[in-house]
Order: sequence, then structure tokens, then C-alpha cells
Amino acid sequence: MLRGMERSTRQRKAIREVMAELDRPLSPNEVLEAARHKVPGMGIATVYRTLKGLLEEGSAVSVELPGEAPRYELAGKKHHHHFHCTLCGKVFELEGCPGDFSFMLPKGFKTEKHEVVLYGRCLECLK
Amino acid sequence: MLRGMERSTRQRKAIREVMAELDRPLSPNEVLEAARHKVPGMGIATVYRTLKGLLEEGSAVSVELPGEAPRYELAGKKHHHHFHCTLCGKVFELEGCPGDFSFMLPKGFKTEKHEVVLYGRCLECLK
DNA sequence: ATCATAATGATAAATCATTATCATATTGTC
DNA sequence: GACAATATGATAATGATTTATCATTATGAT
Repeated sequence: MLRGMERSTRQRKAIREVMAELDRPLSPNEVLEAARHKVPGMGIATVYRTLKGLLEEGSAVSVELPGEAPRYELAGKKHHHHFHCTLCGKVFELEGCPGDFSFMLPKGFKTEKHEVVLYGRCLECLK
Repeated sequence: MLRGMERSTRQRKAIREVMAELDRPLSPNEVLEAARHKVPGMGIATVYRTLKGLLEEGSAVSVELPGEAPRYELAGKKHHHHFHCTLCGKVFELEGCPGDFSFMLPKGFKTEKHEVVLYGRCLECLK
């Protein structure tokens, strides 16, 4: 049985809201900055504690990109990949997937999953 | 003008050999372990220093995978991606590439490059 | 409103990969 | 072979991220 976090605090509500509203993988600092608009004075420790709780509950997942510290997004999304803007550093969700990478597999290897990351400029950064 | 490392030492020779022989991206510790078979007593600092020198020379490149510290491979290979064995942790080079990911791009975004990582079991680990 | 206790914020501590330091050893030039 | 200078190995220091600590505050059940 999932225990979950026991109390509903302003901080936790703000963090969940921010993750739902921005709808892209966020670093702990991005979460903090956005959540402070709702709860000024929030501390980074609360962000780390809450993210850890959300992961344990299963309501968030971590998103690891090459050479980057983990970001976090709400769980329950369908299979997808990510876009990393090389200018602003934000990460966005992508739809679609080439699906079959088996033609790249050496003989005798078996594949379980894959990751695709696209890099470039996001809409905002191209304006 | 590339300066390069000034002296040819047993350690540097061993590190270059190991990278050429194993022909897959290696972590500094993997380099150390393999190179110690050729030069017992080699220290990890020498591995880091030599890898840094190889990068500056342009004769090695770093390979970043999600959630992992950088690995290093010799430069000059053509466009390729990597396979990460979930059992032994070794990373292998893959041939081939789906090539076109533009169908995944949101409107208004521009892509510059991409990374693909396959995860699964390598030949050795399936035996 | 009271109260037990979980949660918070500030910050110290832990982690882990990488780099700097420095005494000693090695290289390669003469 | 001698010598100046670079390289090495051991390890301390660093930097970045994450976790632990603890006094104080807020939650929610009564």
C-alpha cells in the first residue's frame, strides 16, 4: 500500500501545481523558482523532499538527459521523448517515436527500451 | 596549432592502446582497470589527465549517457549511437541511425542534433 | 482552540566525480 | 650518463547536487 505524504501543505500543493501547469520536466531549481511565486520563501530542501515523496508515491518520474542532473515530471504520461533547448536549457516533451530500433542492434543483443533526445532551439528562443 | 601532450610515456601509450583495443566508450575507471594490465600501479589521476589531453588534442571525444558520468572514446568515428547493457553496464557502439526525427518536432522548433540510446542485454550477458 | 506530530527552512554534512598539489620518478636532449 | 623539465601517483581539495539535522511552524484530528 502506498503511504504517500501525510499532510497537505501549501508547499506541496504549489509544487504539484507547478509541475502540472508547466507540463515539462523540471529541475529542482526550476520547481523552486516557479513554486516561490505561489509560496514565497519556500526552501530548496522542501522541493527535494517533496519530489522524493512524489517519486515514492509513483506520482512523478525522473527524467535523465545526457550530462544533466535529473529533472522531474508528473507520472502517467504515455511513451514519449524529450527536446532540450540548447539556448534556454528548458526541456520539453515530444510526441511520437520512431518505434523500431532493432535494425541498429548487433546480433545477439536484446533491447528492452530506448531513449531519444533532440537538441536545438525552442519556439521562444527562435523568436 | 595543437600542442598535444609533450612526452610519450608508458602510461599514455597504454591508455591509447586500451581505448583502441576495446573500441567502446570507457569510463575513467574502466580505462584505469584495463590500462593497469599494461602498466601496473597506474593512478587514476593519470587517467583523468591523459583523457583531458586527448580531448584537447581532438583525438578523443566524450560520450554522455543519461544519468551517467562521461565516458570516452577515440575520435574520428562516423555518426553513431550507443547501447548500454543494463546488466554489466558496458556501453557499445551501434551502427545505423533512423536519421530523420523531424516528425517529432513541435511546430516552431528547430533541431540541430539528436541522441539515441538503446538499453538491454549485451551478447556476453545473454550467454 | 488545543495538542501531538509531521513539515518547513536554513544550513551543515554527505556524496561522488573531477581537479589541484607536491614530492618523486621518468623522459629525452645534450 | 647528467640534467632540466615534464609526468606520475597519492591524496587533499573542489564543485555540484542531494540529504541530514534541528529548532520552529503549520496541519488536522479532537
